[in-house]
Amino acid sequence: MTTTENISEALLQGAIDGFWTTVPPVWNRIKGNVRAIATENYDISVEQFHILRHIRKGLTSVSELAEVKQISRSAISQAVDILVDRGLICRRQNTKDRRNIPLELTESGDKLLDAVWEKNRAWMRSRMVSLTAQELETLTCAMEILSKTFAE
Amino acid sequence: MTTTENISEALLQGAIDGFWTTVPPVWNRIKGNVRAIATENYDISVEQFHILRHIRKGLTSVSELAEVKQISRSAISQAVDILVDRGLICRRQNTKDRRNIPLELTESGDKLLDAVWEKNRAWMRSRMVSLTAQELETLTCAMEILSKTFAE
DNA sequence: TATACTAGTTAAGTAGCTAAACTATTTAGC
DNA sequence: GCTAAATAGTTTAGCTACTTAACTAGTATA
Repeated sequence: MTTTENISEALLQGAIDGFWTTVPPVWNRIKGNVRAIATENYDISVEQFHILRHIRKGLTSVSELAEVKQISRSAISQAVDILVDRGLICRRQNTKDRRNIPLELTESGDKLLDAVWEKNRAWMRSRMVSLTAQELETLTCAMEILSKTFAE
Repeated sequence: MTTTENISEALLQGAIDGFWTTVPPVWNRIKGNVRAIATENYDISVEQFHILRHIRKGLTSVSELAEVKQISRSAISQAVDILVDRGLICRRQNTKDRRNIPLELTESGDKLLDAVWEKNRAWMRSRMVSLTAQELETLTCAMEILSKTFAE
């Protein structure tokens, strides 16, 4: 084995360790912030927030939501029921493929999502505002690498 | 407002967007991999895996685990009960502060954690092995930035 | 045109979470 | 030193979110 390979392998292991040291607690903290905003002010759960967010992003089917969240379709179906009951989303029709039931945010769901989203964004901004331009670029670049590496 | 401030603000918003686009699905995928390994081969849940992992890293009290996972102490306490029943961890004594009950992996817990950890590491490695040294460095650097930005 | 597959739902059961009330111990204020 | 407050952890009851299995309905395949 060459020296170059050893260095690469060390870098790779270091990146994996770094990921595991960093991402779970950071993600838990950010989720904690969303939970506080969403449950205290708007009476929705973090999971419901995620579903609204994905629907707005264009993931409008139960199957797509299940895929991105890596949980069962039935779990999504049940969560969707609750959001429909609350008038935050609605089920549409797809005449091309009638098995598919596209989901759509209602006006009320759209506003609620905006409100939670904006508060979380302000909190994240307050944390990140002291970072340098260089650091922000590194973060953005890293996100692109992670996306392409772990995309389905 | 100067041009520099506009550029910085755009970078900041871009980094926040990138985070939200990337981290939740990537983390769900990796958690999905751990779930498959842990439940199919070793009959423990992802949450139990996380607790074992944190204990090994040195977070040995119920309160520390609750803090890092951003859930209640009682939830941790219950999860710990199950892991103790299964013989994967044990409760020790702290004579300096008898309120504190340090947790420790048993030999069996240690081996189980190694096994799950190693399989996940191999999977992540297979995904990341095609990244360049430059990209791996960007990832590692980004992890450090995230840690310092969102650390408690 | 049967059959295999895909999209989504329903139902029953389980895991994991919370809030509140509790015990036990330590720290702080007078 | 002694009371009051704070901290560490547990227990309980109840709820939310998940799973698997069985189901309906629609589409693609051979």
